[in-house]
Amino acid sequence: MAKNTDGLRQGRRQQPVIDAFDRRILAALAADSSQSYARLGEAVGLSAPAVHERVRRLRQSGAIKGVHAALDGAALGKPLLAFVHVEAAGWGKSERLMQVLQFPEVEEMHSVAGDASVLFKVRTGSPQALEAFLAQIHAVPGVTGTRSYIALSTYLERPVQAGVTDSWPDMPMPE
Amino acid sequence: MAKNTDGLRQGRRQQPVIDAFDRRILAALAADSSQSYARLGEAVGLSAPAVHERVRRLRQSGAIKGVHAALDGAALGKPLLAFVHVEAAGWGKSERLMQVLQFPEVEEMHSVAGDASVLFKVRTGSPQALEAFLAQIHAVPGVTGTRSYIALSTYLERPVQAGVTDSWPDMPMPE
DNA sequence: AGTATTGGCGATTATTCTTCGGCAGAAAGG
DNA sequence: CCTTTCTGCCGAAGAATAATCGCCAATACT
Repeated sequence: MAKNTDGLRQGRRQQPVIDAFDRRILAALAADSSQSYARLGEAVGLSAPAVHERVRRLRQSGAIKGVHAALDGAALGKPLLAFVHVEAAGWGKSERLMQVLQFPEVEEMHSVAGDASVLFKVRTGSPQALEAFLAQIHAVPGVTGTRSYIALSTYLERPVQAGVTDSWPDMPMPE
Repeated sequence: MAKNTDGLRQGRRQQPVIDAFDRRILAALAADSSQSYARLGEAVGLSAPAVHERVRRLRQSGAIKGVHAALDGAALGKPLLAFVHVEAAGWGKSERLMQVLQFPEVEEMHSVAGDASVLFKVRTGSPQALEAFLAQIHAVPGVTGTRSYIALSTYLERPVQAGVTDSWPDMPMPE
């Protein structure tokens, strides 16, 4: 019989499929990643080794990027959360702008489509620290301005969820 | 001797202090929460049981809110990340608006100071799904408009960091 | 000084992770 | 249609880790 001589995988599962079991495992891990495989298996209807194998695969495929502790910003002395929109002349992403990613106050940076070039999520200990961050931004060549949104209350803040809404409710369009 | 009869703690550590050891532990756990206590202890300079005890305390005090798996949005079929600003007449936080938190696409919701009332972070599978979400928002009474920022590239996205910058570099203020 | 309390360490036990062999079900191939 | 091949799950065993305990040093309070 012809053995697999061309080095390719046995012709299956090129792009790993995420099935219903995987979805449930991912949802459970996103909610709480500190539970045992036995408990996970019980929750999704599989044995512990089966869950272990699936998690290993999900991890390798990149669906699970890591597992992190969720810290409380206020408890750590960083009670001030802000979203900073940066307007830049020319193209926003500069080497110089990437420097600010080294500050632990910066949690997110995206380039966006809209009336801003780059968007930062920043958590600082004080308005002064936010001001210092903004000074850093304004010191970047090409930056023409910033617009900041200070979070007053956070009603939800959670990691990427595994679920997908496939049937959005028909909203009652108010005339 | 007078025994503690008034039900209060022995007059110490009312508000738990986070020392340098805790900081390092938290930083390590925020980066990767799947490492063993032995490794953590080695990294921060403590024994495994000491780290275990500190983590237990940090967890109880609320500094550690939980541990979650970081999932890849694109791998899960949600490649579209958007920040949605909502403008509302009157006060933004309504019971009706809280309903949308049930959608797994919604990852964050804050009320903010700035030229918007509420800010959402939403991750959807398609522009259509984002449109459906916006329709939900617009269906909320009092909402006068939304402004959406579509993420083109994400350069950084990480959980709350333990570190705090205490000496911001003096920026070269360009003339 | 004396006393009480806290927090760290080493050692032990309990739990969990991880791997292994075997088996059943589903695709390819004759 | 039957065989072959492969995948994925399970139960069980071994390895690693988590969790607990008693003891000791350092600190704070009387």
